[in-house]
Parts: sequence; C-alpha cells; structure tokens
Amino acid sequence: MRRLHLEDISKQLGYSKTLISMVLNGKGNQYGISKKTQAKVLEAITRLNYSPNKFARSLRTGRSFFIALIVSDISNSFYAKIAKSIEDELSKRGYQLMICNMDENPEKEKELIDLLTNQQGVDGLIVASAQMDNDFYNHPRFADLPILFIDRVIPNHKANYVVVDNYGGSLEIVNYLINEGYRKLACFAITPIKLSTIEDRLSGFIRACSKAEIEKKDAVICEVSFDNTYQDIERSLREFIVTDKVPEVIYALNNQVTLCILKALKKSEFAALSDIKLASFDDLDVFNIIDKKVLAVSQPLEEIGKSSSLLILDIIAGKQLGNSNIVLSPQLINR
Amino acid sequence: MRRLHLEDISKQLGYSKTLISMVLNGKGNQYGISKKTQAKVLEAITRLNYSPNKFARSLRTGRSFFIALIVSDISNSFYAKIAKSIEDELSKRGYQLMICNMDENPEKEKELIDLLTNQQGVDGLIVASAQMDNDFYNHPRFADLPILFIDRVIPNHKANYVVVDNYGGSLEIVNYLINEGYRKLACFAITPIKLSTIEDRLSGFIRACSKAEIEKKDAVICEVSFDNTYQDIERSLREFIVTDKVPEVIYALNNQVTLCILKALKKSEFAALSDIKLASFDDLDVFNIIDKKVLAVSQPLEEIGKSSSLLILDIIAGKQLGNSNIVLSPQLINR
DNA sequence: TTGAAAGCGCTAACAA
DNA sequence: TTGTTAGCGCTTTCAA
Repeated sequence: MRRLHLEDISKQLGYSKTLISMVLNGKGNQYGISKKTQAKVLEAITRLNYSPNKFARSLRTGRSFFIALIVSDISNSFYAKIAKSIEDELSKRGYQLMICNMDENPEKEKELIDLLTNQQGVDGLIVASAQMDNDFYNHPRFADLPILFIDRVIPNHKANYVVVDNYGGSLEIVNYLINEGYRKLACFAITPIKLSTIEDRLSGFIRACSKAEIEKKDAVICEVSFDNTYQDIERSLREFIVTDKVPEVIYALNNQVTLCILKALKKSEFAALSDIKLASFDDLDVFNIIDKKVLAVSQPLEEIGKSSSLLILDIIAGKQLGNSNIVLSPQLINR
Repeated sequence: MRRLHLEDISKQLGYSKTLISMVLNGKGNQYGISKKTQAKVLEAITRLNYSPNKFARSLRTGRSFFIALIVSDISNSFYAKIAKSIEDELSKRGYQLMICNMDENPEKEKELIDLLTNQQGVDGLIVASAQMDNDFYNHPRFADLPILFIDRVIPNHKANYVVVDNYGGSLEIVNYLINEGYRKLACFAITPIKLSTIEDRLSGFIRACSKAEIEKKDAVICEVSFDNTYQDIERSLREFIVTDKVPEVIYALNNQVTLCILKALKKSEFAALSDIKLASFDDLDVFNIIDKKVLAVSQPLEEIGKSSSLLILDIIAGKQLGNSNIVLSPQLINR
C-alpha cells in the first residue's frame, strides 16, 4: 500500500500537480481556479484520503508548522497545565507542539535551542528560560527567529513576553498576611534566586514587610536549592526550632517548595511547627485535599497558554511590530 | 546570516557533497574514505557549526527521527512521569518525542494517529489507547507502521505491549486488606470500564473477594464516569450514608478517582466517612503530604518508559520478530 | 578512495 | 483558468 502522491491525484483527475497543489493550499480563488474544478479536486482528495508529504512541503516552503515549548520540567503541574492549553490552541490552527525539558539547566536549554532551530526546523519557540543573563538570547541569530518568553523574564532583554505580575501578587499575599495580624514571617526562595519570577516575588515580600515596619529579624529569607530542595528545607526548619525562632508564617515562593514544606511538616520532628500558617505563590489542586488551609496566589494558567499561543503565531506571521509584552494578574485564594 | 548547506562545506574543503554526506552519516569507513579526509571533514563541520537540513534528509530517507506518544492527559502525573522517562531515553539516541493528548476520546485518538502518520511522518507511535475494540488498530495499514501500546491492552489485538500486571497488583492489594481484617469493601471503577487496565484491576478485586468468601453485598462496585468523576463519587458516598451501608475500605482503581475521593472526604457532609481506609491503584506523591495513610499499588513508571523506548526503537529497526509483550510487576506501598 | 548526477514530493515563478 | 518547469538540500547509486 504505497502512499499517494500529488502525481497520482494529478493523473487520476487529468489536472496538473500545480493546480491540485493550489487548491490543496486554499489558494484556488487567489489563482482564479473555477469553483467547479476546485470542488472536483477537493472531492478526489477526500475520497482518496490523500495528504501531502510534510517533509517535501517543509523543504520547499521552509516552514514546519512545529512550535517548541521549553520548560524546566513538564511533570510540574504548573507547566503541564500551560502546555495543555497551548497545545489545544495551536492544534486548532494546524500547528503541532513539541515539549522539551531542560531540567533548570541553562546549558541544556542552549543545546535544546540549537537542536530545535538547526536541525528540527521549528517555526517558533516558547521558552520558560533558565538563563541568568542575556548573553545567549542577545545573539544576533535570535533577531529573525520567532521566540516568545513565558513565566520568566531574561535580564536586560526586551523581547516578547507573557508573564504574570509576580511583584504585585507577592505584595498582595504578604499584605494580606500582615493584615491578618501575622508579624513574624519566613520566606522560602528557591535558588537560583536570580530567576526573575523568584526575584520579583522576593521583592514583593521585602517591600510589604518594610512598609508594615516589620523588623528585619522577623522577616527571614531562607534560600533552598533546586537540586536539593527537600534537604535544604529540612535544614531551615530544624534551625527554626533549635534557635527558638519559629516564625508565624512560612511563605513559599513556588509550588515545588510548598510541596516539600508540606512533606516535611508531616515528620514528627517538626510537630512544633504544625500550626504554622502556610502561604504559597502558585495554587495547587493538592491544597484542596489536605487539612492545612494554604493561602495561595493563583496564576491564570489557561490564560497564559492562550495568550502565548496567539502571540507566537502573530510573531511567526510577522504581525508583531516591536516587542509585545503581556502581563497577567494573579489572584489571591483564601481557603 | 544564511544557513550553511552541504554545498558550502563542499566548496570550502574541495570535496564533493557526496563525500561530506558520507562522513556526516558515519559511513566514512564503510565507503573506504581515508582517516585523514574524514578527520578534515569532521573538523570543518564542527568549526563551521554545520548541521544538515532535517526536511531534506527526511524527504530523501523517509525517516524523521520523531516518535509520538499519545495519552489521555499529559497533565496526569502518571503519564507525565512516563513521558519524561521516554523522552530522556529517546533523546540519547537522537530521537525527538512528540506528546499528544486525546482526552480519553477514541475519535480524537484516531484523528491524531491519522495526522501523525499521514502528515507529520513520525517513525513510530507509543499509545496508551482509549479504543474499546480492535476495529481501528486491526486495519492493514498498521501492519507496517511501528507501533507500541503501553499501559492499556486493546481487546483481541496481539501487538507489542508494555504493561503492568494489573490483575496481579489488584489481587495483592485486596488480599492485603482482607488479611488486615477488613470485610466490607467498596471498589470505585472509572468508566469506560472496558479499558483493559480497569477491567483487570476489577477482576483482581472480585477474585480476591470471592476467594476470601466476602459476601456479595459487602464487595460493592461503584462506577464513576471519566467526564464527571467528582460528582459521581459524591453521589456514591452520599448513598453509603443514606442507606447506612458504609464500607470499611474504599479501593480506587486509578489515581484520578483517588484524588477525587480525597477531595470529597474533606467535606463536612462526609465526616462520617473520615476514618474509612483508602486504597489506590497508582501511588502518588501527594500521599506523602496528607494525613490519611493511603495503601497503594505503585507502578514502575521509569521502567515503563525505558522499556517502551527501547522496544519501539527495536520495532522501528525491524529487530522484532513477532509480537513483543513486556509485563512489569507493580509494588504494594504500605504507609 | 572520491565524484557526478538523479531524484525524494512538493510549491511557486513564469508561461500559455 | 491551467500547465511547465525549476529547485528546496539532502542521500545514494553508479561510475571513475
């Protein structure tokens, strides 16, 4: 069962390959092909179940209808949900999404981009980047490569972004806590702290505390590493107890940290901390099935996906003049 | 900055395109090209950062180095983890993974397969299928399309599979519960119950109960729909209370159901059920951060991913004689 | 040990 | 309104 080619259709119908190709690509009217002929061609194509060879087409046109999404870890529900929304939106428009993990490793991110653009020939890129400086993306080759950054901003790099207002969201949640009467706060930030999301959320925390005249010693910042998140958190919690400086609130700057804190709090070792108030930047489904009432900043994941999809397609189509940046508002969820 | 072509390298080095192509594809020795020439070519390729156009290559060879993974929902951690493992394994071998969701919809699955094989030209498919009969996959066109089924078995269809022993795992967990002294069990199965995973787990439940001579009325089966999982579960739980037939154990046949049950049990309405023992086919990270001690059957996700990757590559390479089926053993996790 | 040339299947400029 | 033809960039057969 050999696959059908344009030539086969051409012979069957007695029209040239050109004509069939024109109709196939929706350019029948543009080229003034009669309605009747177009109808005949379309009917034959459906009947014979013909579809063009994608490689030949891409080789000829230089377009692949592939878009790549690069994130640190697709098994993190935050990215999984955004990915699903992007995929839905793109597939409606004939594009296929390719998802790649770079494990929060800036070098792996670079390699992936090289691979995807050099070899795989994607039409565009959507990246939640782990780069800590603008060295890589300021390279001239990105000048005419459609690229959109989501979630995180690259320092000193004005490109196209879809992000949430991390500073504002963080300010809001911390203000809320302070209004509730909490005065001793610990903020858990994941390193590299230079990721714009973490940096901005941290700034929000610091600003809210200083505005409320919380003393420095009562607004503690704990850094935990990406690769060793859980152990680092246990260490910090232990220190709270040993030094008898237990905060009233723990505020986790992303969902991974929140999850690890929840896990640690289960240990009998940390029973003294069981009543601590927990706040999280990122809302999770899990928060609905645990006893603890987690205060959370929820990000509009579907909206991020939708905006990103539309924007990258605009960029590919060359409809973007200058840089388009979209900043979405997160929402406070109080259980 | 135009991209480099084989021709450019050819001119720079004074060798033909043919020779360069041969070296590029590791066939230098096979064609008897001198070591020295090969070294020169390789050096130039690296120095100039040349990489071949993927579409031209695929058009010529008929191979794309793309493999597609089709699952119901990649944001389900079960599939997300398998996907990650497959991707790691394939990328080591120069293949790129494309992930597609079919939302548990058999029609969407068919459309995706058509799209992927006709238009995208993938080299192979890995599918956790939602088909309830063998009509689709028994079509002759699958005879020479490399395809591997994971997680679920297609009825009356002997192809290549990587699955876990659902019957055995289910038998084990129910036996364990019965040995612990529980005698009133409710099993929550998601529909379509005809999915092989659900069917086998259900058989395991029924077999274990009948072997232990649990009375029919004490081994209840509750069906809940995929699209309305949560509401259906609430309805069943309510009925337990209203009819005063509260079981000692709820056994959920997949992770989605377990999560919904956990969520429902949080409601004050179901306070009477709060002490109920919960068992789950599928282990989840969440179980480590909730108070309830969930008994679970854990599936070897990494192993599934690894086996699938190796097997699909073998199938693509034509190394498979007959049908290869791999059955992995799940593991009981008692907290 | 190396090169010339054909051709994968399609699209688009140009011709009719 | 439709057809002829060149060529996208690569691999591979065949020849030297």
